[in-house]
Amino acid sequence: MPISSEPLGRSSGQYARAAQHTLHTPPAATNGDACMTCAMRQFCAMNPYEFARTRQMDELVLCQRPAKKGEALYRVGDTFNNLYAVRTGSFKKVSLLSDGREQVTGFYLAGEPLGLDGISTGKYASDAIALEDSTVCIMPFERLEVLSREIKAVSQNVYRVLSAEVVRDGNLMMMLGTMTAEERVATFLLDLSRRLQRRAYSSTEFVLRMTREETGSFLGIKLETVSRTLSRFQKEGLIEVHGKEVRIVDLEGLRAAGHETATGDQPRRPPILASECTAKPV
Amino acid sequence: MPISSEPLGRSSGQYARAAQHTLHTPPAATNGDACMTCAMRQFCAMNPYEFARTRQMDELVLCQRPAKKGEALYRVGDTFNNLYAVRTGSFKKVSLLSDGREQVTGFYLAGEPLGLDGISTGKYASDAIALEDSTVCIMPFERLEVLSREIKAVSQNVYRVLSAEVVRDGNLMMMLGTMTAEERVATFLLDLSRRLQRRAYSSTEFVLRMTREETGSFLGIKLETVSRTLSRFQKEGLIEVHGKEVRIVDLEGLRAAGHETATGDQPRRPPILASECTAKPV
DNA sequence: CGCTGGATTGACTTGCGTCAACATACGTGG
DNA sequence: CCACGTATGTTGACGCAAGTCAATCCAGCG
Repeated sequence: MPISSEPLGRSSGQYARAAQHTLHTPPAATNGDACMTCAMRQFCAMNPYEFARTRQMDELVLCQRPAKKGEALYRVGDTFNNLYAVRTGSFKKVSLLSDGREQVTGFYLAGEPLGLDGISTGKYASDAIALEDSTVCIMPFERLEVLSREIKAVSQNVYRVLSAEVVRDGNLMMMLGTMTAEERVATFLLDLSRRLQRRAYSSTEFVLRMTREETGSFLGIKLETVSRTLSRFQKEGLIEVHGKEVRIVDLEGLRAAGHETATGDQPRRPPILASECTAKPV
Repeated sequence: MPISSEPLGRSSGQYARAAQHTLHTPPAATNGDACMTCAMRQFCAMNPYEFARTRQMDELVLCQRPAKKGEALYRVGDTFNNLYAVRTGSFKKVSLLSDGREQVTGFYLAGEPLGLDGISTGKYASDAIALEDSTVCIMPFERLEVLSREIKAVSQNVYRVLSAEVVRDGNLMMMLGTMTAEERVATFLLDLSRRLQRRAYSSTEFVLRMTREETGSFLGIKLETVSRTLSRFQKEGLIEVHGKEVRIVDLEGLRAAGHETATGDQPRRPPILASECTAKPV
């Protein structure tokens, strides 16, 4: 059974069953060197000590799973079984309010961890939806727990990844609580740029995989405001925009707009929005 | 050396040294039954299996520490050594933006965990400041790690507590991203009420330990807006306010204002803002 | 090739911020 | 223990950043 053809169903029951299945009968597509052959291995938050531990990580990454654009990896309330690492592509995390309102509460690029909010109650607290055709590595949490009790580096890394998510969320709250629309958009672009750069992509030219509406939802503003602000930045010569394609022209200017205090005081604290885990020991 | 007289210094160096010190030479004030004698033991997020494990927890809670109103337990950038559990009183978590702006990103009541954001980089990412004269239990993270590799319930609980903080932060982001000022204030009151109730305090009459400014900062609105909204709620007969004292008169009305979809659909998802950890196995 | 979802831009509205005056509570020292 | 001064809280008047509504444009896809 090729994993790659298995649909990502909407129904939580269906998905839960699929996950159970993979736990007990690894399909043929599973390989023993998921991490060794992964282009993202040195950026992967779930991979402690970067290269060194990939053999052990391979015990953990049971199989990979594709997700087509728009498909859900999991939904709010689905039974939590696995953590995921984005292998290729990108995802949005969507949270729901009881009255039906929803908000994008995060974007996740290759190497970043998904599903951390499920550990606490045994149900995922958000939806994870692919922004483009993507693949993820599946890490059954039970295996991760066992491995983490055997190998110190693994437990340290899980703690670190979880804590990094807490820090990241705190920074997002700051953005939502204190910044103007202009600052939010600038910060958003700079954060994306930084995260892409880390993955050896261009930090000045990239494609926004999310719509204006998703961007606005994430930033706590309306899509029209996102659009207007991008247009203004273009008029001011800070960036060039053509639909989803963005080129950063004046990095310093953009930093000023985003209020990263103009020039050079980076090292003081972790970058706003970054969910990076640089995988150094605690 | 009585711990209770040790000042909570501003200097990170000073604090780090103090922490090191307690790690190696437990002072006289340390007792072996911190948890057994704790009034909050059944509500404590750090205490797995509620009562059952308190003996093991007592190995972990090295000593307690008082913090007078306004004092910092730790500051941004301080070396991370310990996790804390609020034992009595309450704290605010304050995050900083590089340009000096700051925001309250959380309030913490008895039984709730502090310092989780320090694990990731080895430095705390926020300040923790006492809102009133308070005490905390100190849990050296190194001990917690050791214990968590020995006892499955401990590691599970640490994972759960970290994940619960991620869920909580996600809910806060939703609030900041989608709610009106009125909804935020109502949600804030309802959340406080719920958390106090859990601790066997009155859920309808309580004291706001934070100022209007701190409340506003937390909610992403200005102190005047907090004040006006509280006054409006009072005029509408939802609450009674006298300075910091609040009495909830019309719970359903307040829920409607906070948009918890009027009547009765609670169990669907964890309460907004709650950082509770009910300590069930994962 | 036309349809549909997404993006842009403009005109108008409004919720909340800002500024300011005043009220009250609190803690601090005489 | 009281008195004063500073913190905090309340309320009003006004302005503006961002939301709303709407028209148009554009691009990708069947």
